[in-house]
Amino acid sequence: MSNNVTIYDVAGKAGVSLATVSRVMNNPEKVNPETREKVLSVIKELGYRPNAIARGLASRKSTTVGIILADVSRASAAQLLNGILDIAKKYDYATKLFTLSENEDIKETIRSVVAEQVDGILFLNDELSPEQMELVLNHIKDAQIPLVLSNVFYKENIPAVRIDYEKATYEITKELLNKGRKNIYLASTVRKYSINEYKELGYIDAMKEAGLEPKIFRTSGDVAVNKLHFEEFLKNNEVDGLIAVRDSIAVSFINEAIKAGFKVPEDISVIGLQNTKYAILSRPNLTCVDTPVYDIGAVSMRLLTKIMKHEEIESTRVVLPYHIVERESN
Amino acid sequence: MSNNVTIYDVAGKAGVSLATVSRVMNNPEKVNPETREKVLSVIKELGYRPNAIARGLASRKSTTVGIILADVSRASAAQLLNGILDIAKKYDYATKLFTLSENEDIKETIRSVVAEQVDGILFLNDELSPEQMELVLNHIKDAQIPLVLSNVFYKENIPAVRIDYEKATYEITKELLNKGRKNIYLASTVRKYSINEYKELGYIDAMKEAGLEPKIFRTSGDVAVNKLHFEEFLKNNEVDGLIAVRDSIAVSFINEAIKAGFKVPEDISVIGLQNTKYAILSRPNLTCVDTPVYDIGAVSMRLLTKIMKHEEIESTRVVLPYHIVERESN
DNA sequence: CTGAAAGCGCTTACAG
DNA sequence: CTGAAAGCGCTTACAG
Repeated sequence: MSNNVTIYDVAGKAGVSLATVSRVMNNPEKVNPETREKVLSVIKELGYRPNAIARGLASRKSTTVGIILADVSRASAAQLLNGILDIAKKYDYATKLFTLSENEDIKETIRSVVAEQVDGILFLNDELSPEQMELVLNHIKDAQIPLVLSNVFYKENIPAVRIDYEKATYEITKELLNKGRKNIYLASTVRKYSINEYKELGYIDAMKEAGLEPKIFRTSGDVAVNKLHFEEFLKNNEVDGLIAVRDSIAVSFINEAIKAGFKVPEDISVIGLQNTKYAILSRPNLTCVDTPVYDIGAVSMRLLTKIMKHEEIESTRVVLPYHIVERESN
Repeated sequence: MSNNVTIYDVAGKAGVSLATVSRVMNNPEKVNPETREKVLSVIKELGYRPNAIARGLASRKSTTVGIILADVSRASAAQLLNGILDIAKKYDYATKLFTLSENEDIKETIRSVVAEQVDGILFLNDELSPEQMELVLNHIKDAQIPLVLSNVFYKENIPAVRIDYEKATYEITKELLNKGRKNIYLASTVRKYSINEYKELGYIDAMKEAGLEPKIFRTSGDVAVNKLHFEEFLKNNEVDGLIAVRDSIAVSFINEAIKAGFKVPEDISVIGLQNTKYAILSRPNLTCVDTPVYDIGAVSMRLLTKIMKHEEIESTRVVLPYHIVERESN
C-alpha cells in the first residue's frame, strides 16, 4: 500500500487549506469557481486521488459493497457478478467478495463482512437452509447494513431481485403438456436451493392441473454422477419430457437419452431452466426458459445503491420478466 | 456502515488502555497472559471486531488484494477466482474486484485500484495488447504495489503463475500426428490473448517438425459466430484433426462436423485445451489438455501473500504441471 | 509489560 | 466562500 500524493500536497501547491481541497472533491458547488479551477488543475497535475481508506474512516462510508456467494464457479454466479460489477463501476462503488459455504461458522463470516465496513451487502448464496438464512439475515440486520438478495428467495420482506421461477416453470410445463407429453419429469437437485424449490412448485402445479402425477427426479450438479443416475433412470422409467433446473443437467440427460437410443425431441422433449452457454453447445440445441441473470445482478446492485443513498424506491421486491427461447430440443 | 463496539469499549470494560487491546490482537506475545485472557474474554463477550478501515489507515496495510480481470463470465475466470478466494480467505485477505476492459482509460482504472489502497494485485486480464500491458505494468510499478500475473503471460520478469501452454500444445499436436493425422488445424481466436499465442507456438513447432504446414483457423468465442465459420470451413477444407484453444470452440466444432456428416473421432480428432465442464457435456466427450485453473489461482494468491509479507520465495515465475485427459474425441 | 500520545489521510460541523 | 480544529478507530514508537 504505497501512497504518493496526499490532500496536503494538493492544498500546499494550490495555496488553500485541505478543507477546501476536500470540498472541491465532495461539494464542488460550495467553492468559488476560481479556487475550484485552481485546485482542480493542481489535482490533475499531481495525479491526486483521495485515499479511499482515509476517506472511508472519516466519512463513515466505505463506498464499497460486499458480495456474499457460495461459489463463483457456477455458470449463473459469473453472469450475476458481471451485472453487479458493471453497475457498481457505474456508481463508483468498489466490491469486496466473500464466500460463505454452508459448513462454515456463518456468524463469524457475517461478522467479518461487517468488520470490513461495507456500505451494503449483495447476497447471492442460494444454498443455505432456512435456519441458516435466518441467522445470516439477523446478523446483517443487527449491523444495520442495507441488504439485497440477488437471485435468492426468502419469504420475509427483504429486498430481493429475481424472476418468477414458479410461473416460468408452470408455463413451460404447460407447453409440454399441450404438445401431448404425459410422462414429464422435473430433474432437480438433491441439495436444496431456494430457487429450485419455486421451480418445483410451478411444475407440480401444472402437472396437477392436468390431472397428472408430478414426478421429481433428484440428481447432482456433478456430471459424472448424474450420468449414472440418468442411465439407470432411463432403464426404469417411461419419460417423454424432462425439464431440468440447470442447463447442464438437461444437456447431460440429452446425452444419456440419445446413447440409450431415444430421439430428442421426437421421443423426449428436454427443457433447460437457465439458458446458459451449455444450451447452444448441446446437440440438439436446448430449448430454455431464459433467466436474465446478468440483469438480475445489475438490477440488484442498482436497487442496493438506491437503498444506501436513501433514494425513493418503487418496490424492494423486484420481479424481472423472463422469456422462453425455443430451440431444437422440444 | 454501522459500527457498534470499538476498541475503546473493550479497553474500558477490561480496565486496560486501548494500546493493550490493540496488542492482544496484533502482538499477543507481548502482553501478560492474565491481562491477555481478560481482554480476550471481553472481546468475545462484546463481540468486538476491529474496524478494518481504521486498522488499514493506521497500519498502512489494508490486508486487501485487488483482482483485476476483463470479465468474470469466462469459464476459466470463475475457476481462477475460486482458487484465489480460497487462499485469500485462508490467509485472511479481503478481495476487491476490478474490471478492466480494453476500451477503458487504463491509466484511470489502475489509479483507482491504487487509490483503493490494496496491498497487492492479482492481474487476470489476458486481453490487452502489449502496449496496454506495458501501461498497466508501469503504473502498478510506480505505485510500488506487489503484483502477480495469474494465467497471463508477459515477457518481462514479472511474478507470474501459469502452465507451459507451448509445450502442452506441442505435445498434444504430436499425439495427433503420431495417430497419423495430417490435416491438423488449430482453432484459435481472432482476438489476441497472450496465452493463446503460446498455444499457437507449440502447435506450429510440432507441425513444422513433422514437415507439415501449420494451419491456424481464427474464429470467435461467440458460438453463433463460430458455428457459421465452421460450417463454411468444413465445406472448403480437408481436416482430420482440430485442436481448439477453448473447449467451447472444440465442442462447437464437433457439433458442426457431425451435422456435416463427419464422424468424431473416426474422421476427425478433436481436442480442447482447457478441460472445462463443456468437455464432459459434449457428445462425444472431449479429450483435453487439462489446465489446472483453480490451482493457478490458488498458487498465484499464495505467491502474492509471500511477496507482500517479504517471505522467502523460490521462484516468482511458477509453471504448474498439466496433464492430458484422454476421452472420446481423439 | 503497559499507557499516553502522535499520527494515518481524510471529512465535517463551526466560526468567521 | 474559506480555514482551523476535532474526530473517524485504529497502530506504533516512546517512556516508564
